[in-house]
Amino acid sequence: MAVNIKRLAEELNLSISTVSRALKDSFEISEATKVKVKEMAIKLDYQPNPHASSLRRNSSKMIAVVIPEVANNFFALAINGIEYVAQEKGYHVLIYITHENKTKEVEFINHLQDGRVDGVLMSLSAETDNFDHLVRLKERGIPLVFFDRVCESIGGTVIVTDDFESGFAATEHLIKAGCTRIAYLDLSRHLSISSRRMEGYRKALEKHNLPADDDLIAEFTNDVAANEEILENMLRRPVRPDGIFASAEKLAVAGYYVCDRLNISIPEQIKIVSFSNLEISSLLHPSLTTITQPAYEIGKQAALQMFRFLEKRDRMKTPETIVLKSTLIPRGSTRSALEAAAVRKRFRK
Amino acid sequence: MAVNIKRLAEELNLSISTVSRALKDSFEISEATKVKVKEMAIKLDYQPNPHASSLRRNSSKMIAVVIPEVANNFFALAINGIEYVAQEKGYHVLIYITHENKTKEVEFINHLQDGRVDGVLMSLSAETDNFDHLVRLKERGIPLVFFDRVCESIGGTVIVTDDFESGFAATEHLIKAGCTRIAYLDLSRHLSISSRRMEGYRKALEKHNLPADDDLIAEFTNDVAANEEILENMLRRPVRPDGIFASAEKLAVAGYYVCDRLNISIPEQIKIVSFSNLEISSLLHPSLTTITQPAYEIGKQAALQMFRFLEKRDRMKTPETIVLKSTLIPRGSTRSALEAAAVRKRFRK
DNA sequence: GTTTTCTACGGAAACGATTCCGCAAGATGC
DNA sequence: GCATCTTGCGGAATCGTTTCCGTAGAAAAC
Repeated sequence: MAVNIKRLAEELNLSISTVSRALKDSFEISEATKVKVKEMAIKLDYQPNPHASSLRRNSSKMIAVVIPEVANNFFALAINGIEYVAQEKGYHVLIYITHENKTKEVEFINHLQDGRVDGVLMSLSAETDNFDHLVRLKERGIPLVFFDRVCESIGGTVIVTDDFESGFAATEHLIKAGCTRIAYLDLSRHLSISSRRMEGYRKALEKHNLPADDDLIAEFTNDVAANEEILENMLRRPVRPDGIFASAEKLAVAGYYVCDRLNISIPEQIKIVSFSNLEISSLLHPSLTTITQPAYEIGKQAALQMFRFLEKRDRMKTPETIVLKSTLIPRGSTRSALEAAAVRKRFRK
Repeated sequence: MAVNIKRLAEELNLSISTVSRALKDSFEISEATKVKVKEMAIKLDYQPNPHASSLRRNSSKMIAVVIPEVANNFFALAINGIEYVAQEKGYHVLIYITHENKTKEVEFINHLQDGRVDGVLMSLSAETDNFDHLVRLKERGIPLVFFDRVCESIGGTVIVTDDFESGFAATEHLIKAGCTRIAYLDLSRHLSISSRRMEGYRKALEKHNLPADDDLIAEFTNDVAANEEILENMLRRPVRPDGIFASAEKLAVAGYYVCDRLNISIPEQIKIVSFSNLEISSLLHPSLTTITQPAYEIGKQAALQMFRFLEKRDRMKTPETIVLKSTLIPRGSTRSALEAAAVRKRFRK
């Protein structure tokens, strides 16, 4: 039905091979012929069949993005960055959402071994605790670039942020605001970024001679209700934390809700800082102090690294680690009594 | 390199056609052979080449999702719904982000005519003011399902929400809260959903005998700074609006920021209601009254309709219009003085 | 004037799966 | 006992491109 290269060739009294080469500006074809072929291609609205082309060339001009969730500003922005680069390069983006589920992740990765895509960009699911599926993928020679939630044991190119430093900065920020019992809300002990952030947290406590209490470290899941319950139990303790460092936005949100229910006021009774890419953190009540990752840039860099492999056939010889910087943005949720007074004073004027 | 069907056939001393049929449970093949073939397929980790298969069958098991943006809870949730259904059906999802740009939209749609995907799910860009590209796509016989930002002139299957009713309800909600000069913040006059919402807005004004002032209707773009400027000009007028009905979340957010800058207090001096899928609307200061669309369900229904076409070869014979209901969730940003007093009273207890 | 070298193109074999035909046996019908 | 049907499978064409060869004719080399 659709016009193909054969039809073009017949129309022009040329061979199929000549038409194919003319369309790709091969040096073997005369200018005159190229012009004729291209004009006819436009006239007949010829569009090459991507499946035939992929089959023959053994490359699909498609990349896969495997992420834990999409209704999350961090990943949405990362997708934007990836999509931007992919568009520039004429590539198409397939999206796979694991919903933090390891089984799904394994299924996706296994399926992606069939040559459907030229490369895979991914961020690990929180449940993923072993990496056999990813090893298999790499063995098949499919380029793999991790971003944010990376797999360190596999090696290869990864794009991360300075999680240790951010964890340290967040914790120190709380300490300087007067907190002494700081809870660390973790998303998954399997994720290396969580470990890094926690190391920063521990280091900051140590530096300021604060005890590291394991009861103040809690691991959360994907279940919102369960998360709030864990948090509620923590905040109902006789001696509750006076600071919260949340390694994921949704944990901070849970914190807000639970504090509201328990009538614990932020930042007077408890201060909160969280990793987050929420644009409107400043409109929350109180505004949320965040560590904001350069999500768009992370996606962009991940895609750029991928195309470095794809274009140069540079088979992962130089597994790079790119570290981008996050920024701590102090807001109302970590305001100290002193600062709060200053703010009130300003308002009064 | 990868094991193909030929290799399987050789290994089993069978013909290629037999192996192919055995793998697809063809009735022509004996049970014994099927078992042998499948065992060998697993043993050799055979995975059919998707490009060869797509080429031959002339179908790709892929669908495209074309949306204006992804860093937006509505679209992110819709993608979730689409992806859920696609996974169930064994389909893959390609994503294309127009960034509200008509040129990009046209490019995408034109490219998608090459048979890369079996169907297209889309939500129009705000800039799109003519639909030739979409007509061409349909003429090629590629199923097209619109969701939310639909194209009414083309016909075909669409998934929408009850925008007129929602617009009416939102406006009436403001009126009942005491507003008399209600501004309508529009995203694009090209979008039919905007028109519907505005019709509801007008109807509500009419019902309550309020004048329809064109100066209170403003159209916004994708440019955040420009949007805030337009809004700021509107709120600096001698007689400024006392209510805002925002047809998109980002316009409400702009409203919050501008009110903050101009020291206009919400909801005392101005009340705001907005279309939004922001989960944490209730944590804003003040919490935001929203019209929330069933985004996930919209995506799901859109995908289900698509598969109805794809599976039954039901060539769009029955272009359905599915209307889902949005819900108005009253919160702080539209609290009347009366209610506010009641809330204060509750707090005092 | 003969040989070599380009230039510009055509023929045909891939790529890997699907499917239209065709055809041996063995089963069945009469 | 012969014709017919069924079962189970193989051969080869096909989808549309890309690309490896090959080659006619003109230009250049000697």
